[in-house]
Parts: sequence; C-alpha cells; structure tokens
Amino acid sequence: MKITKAQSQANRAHIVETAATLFRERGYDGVGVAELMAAAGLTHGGFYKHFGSKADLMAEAAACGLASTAQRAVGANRDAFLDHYLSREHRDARGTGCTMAALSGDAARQPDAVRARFAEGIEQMLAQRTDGDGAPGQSDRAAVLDTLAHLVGALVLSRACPDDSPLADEILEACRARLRDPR
Amino acid sequence: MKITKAQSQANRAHIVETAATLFRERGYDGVGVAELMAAAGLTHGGFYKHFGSKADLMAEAAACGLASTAQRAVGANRDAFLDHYLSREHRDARGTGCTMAALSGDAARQPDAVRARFAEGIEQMLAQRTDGDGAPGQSDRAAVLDTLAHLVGALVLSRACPDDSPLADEILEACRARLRDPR
DNA sequence: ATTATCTATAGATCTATAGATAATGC
DNA sequence: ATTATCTATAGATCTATAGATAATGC
Repeated sequence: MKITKAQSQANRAHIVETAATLFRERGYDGVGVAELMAAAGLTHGGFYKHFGSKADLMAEAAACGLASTAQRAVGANRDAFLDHYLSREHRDARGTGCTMAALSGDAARQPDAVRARFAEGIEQMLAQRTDGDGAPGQSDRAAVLDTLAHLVGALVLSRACPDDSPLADEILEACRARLRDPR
Repeated sequence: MKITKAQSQANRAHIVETAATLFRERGYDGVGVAELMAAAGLTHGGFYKHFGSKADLMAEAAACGLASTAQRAVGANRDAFLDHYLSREHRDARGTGCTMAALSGDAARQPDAVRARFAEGIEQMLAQRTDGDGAPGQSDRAAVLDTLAHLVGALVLSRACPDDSPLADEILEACRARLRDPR
C-alpha cells in the first residue's frame, strides 16, 4: 500500500484543497477529519502523517483558500470584480467563493496561527490592489481595506438571510450601487 | 425541586440570554447544551422541557441578541454610533457586541428558522434608521443596508486578524474614516 | 530499513431521552 | 395530578494514537 514520495506530496496537497472547500462550505467545526479524508479519497488514520493536528490543517487550508481568492483579483477590472463579488452566483457558491466571507467569522475563534494566515491573505490583497492602479487616492491601503470590508460584509449579511429572501438580494444590490458610484 | 410557573419562565428567559452571549463568544457549534445549562445555573436534562432542540434555542437566542443589538441603535447619533461600532472595545467584546458581526457567518450554515431571525433583525434595524431621520437620501433602505454591511464587514475582518495585529486596527480606522466622511 | 497508508480503537465529547423526585396548583 | 428539574445513560459523534501492512528507496 506504500506510494511514491511524489504521490504522497500530491495526496497532501489534495487534502489541503479538499479542506479549503469543505471548510468554506460547512465551517471548521462542521467537517471532521474522517469525513474530510474520505472526501479526499483516503482513510482517517493517514491524516496524522501529514499534519500534526486538525488546527494545523485549518491554517494551511486558510492560506490555500486565501491565496486562490487573492489570485482571482489580480489585474481584474474594478467594476467587473465588484459585480462578480456581489452576484447571487458568488453568494450561493460558498465552497469555491471568497474565503474571507466564508470563514472570517469562524477564524476569529481559532488560534493565532489560523488568524495570522487571514492577515497575510488581506496583505496579499493589499499588495495587488494598491500598486500600479493609476488613480491616486483610490488605491491607497485605507481605500482597499475599506472596500474589502464593505464587500465581505455584504456577502456575509446576505448569506445570513433565508434562501430566496428578497432582503438577501437587496443587500447585495444596495452595496453594489454604492460601491460602483461612491458619490 | 419543583418551582413556580413564574420562576420557570424566568429560567427559560435566562437560558436564552445566556445562550445569546455564549453563542456570540464561541459560535453555535462551540457551546454544548450541558455547558450552556451549567452556565445558566441549571442541569443538562431540564433543557428539553423548555426547547424542542438546540436548533430551536439558536433561533430564539438569535432573536434575543438581534433585538438588543437593534435596541442599541435607537435614536443614536450617527457619528457616535459609528465610533462605538468600530471601536477596539466593541471588537474585543464579542459576547455582548453586535450579533450580526459575531454570528452571521455561523447563521449562514443553519436552518432557515435561524436565518429568518437574522432577516427580521436586519428589518428591525431598517425600521429604526429609515424613518424620521431628517436628511433625505441618507436614510432610505439602500443607504442603511449599505452602511450596515460596511460596519459588519469591518468588524468581522478585524476580528479575523491575530490579537494585537496592527492590521486589525487599520481596518477599523479605514472604515471609520470613510463612513464618517463618505465624500 | 523506512514510511505512507490502512484498520481498529481509546477516550472524550455531543444531542436527546428515560425515569425519579418533589413542590406547585387544581 | 401535574410538571420543572434532576440524575443517569443511550447512541452517535469527534480527535488522536497504536500497530499492521506493503511498496519505495537506500
């Protein structure tokens, strides 16, 4: 049953990616190690050869999810990004959507190791949206942080409403209108 | 060991209030029924004479927490409210602070019964901030929802950062500056 | 020989229920 | 007699570990 070193590394990466999705869908407490490993096509016991604890995986999965979230913002047109971020499709796809919107609330109750990854993820977003963006005053750190918080809050509040609630859509639309035309 | 009907009602209310605090501090999955009852000064088994299930209590505790959150916004001066909401004190007091910021992420994964209470809580906030507020255009539904999402996002992101992280404070300050002087 | 994975399980949770107890409220 | 609370426990989780297995990599 032993496999190559390369395969083991691939298995490890696959566990992290599977976790990044499942945690976003169901929260850190909503997914057990056994179920997670089964979803990755492996068995429960093998987990602890790859990670010291579930908390260690939470930190790695956060880094993985946040990096792919930040990657999606690279070079994106601002208005197009806002439209996508505040779309019903994004709101209804928690497992593949923004990691900050899906897990910031959970992360706040986790050890600093997990929270440090969230801070790094926010810094990655800042690095991408503050340099070479042209319009001065629009791309300083404060402006990017402000917009990021605004977006995350809109998605989080919209998701807290019942399915098919008119209010859930109203929240997205209110923030979209405001962010596209701030004046 | 039996008590009066009035005492039983008081016990029930006390369970709901205790839950509203503990859930905000540790999340819905982070507090068990036995621990919650012990915190309320009662024993585990008595819980099910008051509530059909833990999920039923989550819905009641959400309504309780959201009502007290909305109550705090009644008649408040806008700038003073923003300053308090985005203060470090509020960020670091999850158990007594805004229910939406503390539990929206968790609520999104709960049954519609819980999410319906969140939608009602948002409507309560709308009812309070859209009528008789004077300045036209500042107090329509869209403007209130936009500000609410902005505030919730700022607190949620700030809490996801490590303790004593400069970034956590920077997020609050960026949103405070923007919300106090939107132009 | 090493080690990635597997099976099996220990020990500690968790929600919910059953049955006993004892004071209220008819 | 009713019922709010209690003790005790059933049954199902959960994280983590122990020991067996078998193919890689020296």
